[in-house]
Amino acid sequence: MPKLIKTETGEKLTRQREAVLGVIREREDHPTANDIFEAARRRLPGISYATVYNSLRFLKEAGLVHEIKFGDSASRYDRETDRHDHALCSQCGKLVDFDLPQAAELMKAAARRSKFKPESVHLTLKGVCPDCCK
Amino acid sequence: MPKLIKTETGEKLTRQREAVLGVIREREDHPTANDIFEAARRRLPGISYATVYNSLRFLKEAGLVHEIKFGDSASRYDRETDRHDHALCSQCGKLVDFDLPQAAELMKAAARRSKFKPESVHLTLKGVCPDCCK
DNA sequence: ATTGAGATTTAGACTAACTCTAAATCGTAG
DNA sequence: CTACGATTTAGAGTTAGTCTAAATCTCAAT
Repeated sequence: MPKLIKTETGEKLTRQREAVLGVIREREDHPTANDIFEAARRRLPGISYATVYNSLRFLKEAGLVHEIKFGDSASRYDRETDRHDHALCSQCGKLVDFDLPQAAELMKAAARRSKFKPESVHLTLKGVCPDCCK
Repeated sequence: MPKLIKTETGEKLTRQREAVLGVIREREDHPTANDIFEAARRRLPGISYATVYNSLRFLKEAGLVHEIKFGDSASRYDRETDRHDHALCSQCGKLVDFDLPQAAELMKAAARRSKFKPESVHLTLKGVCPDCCK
């Protein structure tokens, strides 16, 4: 019996990678690499900063986590790997996932306009979140 | 007659700011701050890096240029300041503007799903540009 | 059980893209 | 012409992430 669990495609899920994945999976929000580093260090005290980045790249490539990059500041990581969109609160910075069911049509419409062969679409809504609305 | 032209809202368009704006307006593409710095230096040899950044912030706040930030690397600047969307080529990195006429409805749909009070929507299409399709 | 090749992890140096700071300079109101 | 606030400048600092090379780990073959 191998010590390391493997992903479906046979890659090694080392202790460090498991810790990083665990951190992302147990959080509802969208932590930055640094948030993940700090949380991972609680599980695996010796883990290094570089390893968190290596693991994030690995997990991303394995399709186990999703990276979200808005212009401002650091990348955020998302346990939700299916296609989805994001709403960003202009007051508090909260980032919320949602899905627009018409995404497939949208992609076609965008492809027609831009003349690109479409691969994916992503929609960002900026606005005020329910909490900040009060 | 004042030496410095002013914007509609009365702020000063200094020589440096004019040079930066000129660079952005004469280009069809979406230059990075560094591209702009290099081109601006050809017009105004002494201009500093910091001033290009200051000017970009100023012009952005004055609504004269638009900043586009994709996750990867540097911000790009756009002379088109009306609402619009972007298509990004996954092969060559080319960035193209287009506009989806249904944007207003889209924003409402996204607001319903996310429960946010909407302010703006932006759509990103990833795909292959016409040139790279061949 | 040992060994060795390759994968992985580590610390810390390095980089890119900005941002900040404090001093110098500029432009305009008086 | 002068003074004051706004702007510009050079260069130091910051942030987020990447790179490097040495150490360590894992697995498979002895």
